[in-house]
Amino acid sequence: MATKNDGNTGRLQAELKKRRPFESPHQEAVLNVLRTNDQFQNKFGRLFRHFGLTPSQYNVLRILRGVGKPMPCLDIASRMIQVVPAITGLIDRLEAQELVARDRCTEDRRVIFVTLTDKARKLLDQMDEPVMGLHRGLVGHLTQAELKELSRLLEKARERVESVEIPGDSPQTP
Amino acid sequence: MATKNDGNTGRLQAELKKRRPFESPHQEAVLNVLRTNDQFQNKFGRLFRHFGLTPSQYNVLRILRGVGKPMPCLDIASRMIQVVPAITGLIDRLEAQELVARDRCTEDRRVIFVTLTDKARKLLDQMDEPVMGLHRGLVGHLTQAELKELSRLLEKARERVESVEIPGDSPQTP
DNA sequence: TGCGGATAGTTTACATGTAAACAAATCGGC
DNA sequence: GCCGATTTGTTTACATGTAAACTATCCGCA
Repeated sequence: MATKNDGNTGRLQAELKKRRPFESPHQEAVLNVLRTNDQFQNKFGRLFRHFGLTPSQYNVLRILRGVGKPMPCLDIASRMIQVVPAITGLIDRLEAQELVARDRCTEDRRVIFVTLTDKARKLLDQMDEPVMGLHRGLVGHLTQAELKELSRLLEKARERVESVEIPGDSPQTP
Repeated sequence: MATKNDGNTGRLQAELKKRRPFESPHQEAVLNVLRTNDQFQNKFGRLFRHFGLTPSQYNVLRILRGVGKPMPCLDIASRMIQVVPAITGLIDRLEAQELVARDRCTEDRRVIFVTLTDKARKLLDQMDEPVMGLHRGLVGHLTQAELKELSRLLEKARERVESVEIPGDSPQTP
């Protein structure tokens, strides 16, 4: 479809009802990522809610199933995109739903292993098909080549994230 | 920091691989969008924090500046990605910082116009350069062609979002 | 042995995002 | 003119996400 023109006046601009074109293709690309994410997240959030889960809760369960054995809290946190302290409450609520269990490690009493319950395993199995269906529904109209290229570009976009310095920020020296 | 989606998708993909040679690039693309967004959001969040703003607050101010005149709350909400009730608190805090003002419309007393203050305008002007810098920093290593293609693919990905039905959900009739 | 620092989790404080219920004001039809 | 539906915004309840401070443990090393 050659309806794309040479100017960078895209759909996002129309959606946001902006009056002026984007100041740079950089900005346009970044905002496109943010907006696409929001719309995807919204759909997944609703799907998960039908199963009584929030996106974060589903994420934790998927991570635990993927690893296949109990994990310390911080290991879970490191696989989530976000940071630590939220994990506590997250695990609390999953525990209240009997989807995970906490076991304190005997060798290192600081560590608490989080274990997936059978109930959670069944729930996840039940969700697999709808989740895959939503993935296909969201991007199934892109060609295989487009999907591959999209993934490649996003991976490339993330290559520099770690080293990007925030203007006005004092550089971190970990 | 894992740059590949190895962990949380591993088992499902492995299971599917056992049965089919086909691996879903749909899932990969969707997860790439989510992960890229998280990393970008994180950077912008830190930048905004240096100026005493949250991402949502900055968004509201940008929208108000873009429109150039007072806006009703719901008009602002409709341009934000998210939904209505959060706007109230958002405006509350911006008002407390004297970055916006509320004016009740005399003709339709239900409507409350939100106005940008001079203080906010100065703050935004001050932020323009760092924000653009961060945009460039995040995706500046992609070529112009890649940026255009990335935006095109993301826009195409969003084309179907509205019509995607959530598996197990009763269809929406807004 | 025992201290200082590092590590694993938790708690607290605050800003969001989502859903549901609600109040105030306006509009439409009769 | 009046009643009910609609529109606009707010409130309430709950789950996150972020930062900072705190607790319990463990580890290295003198």
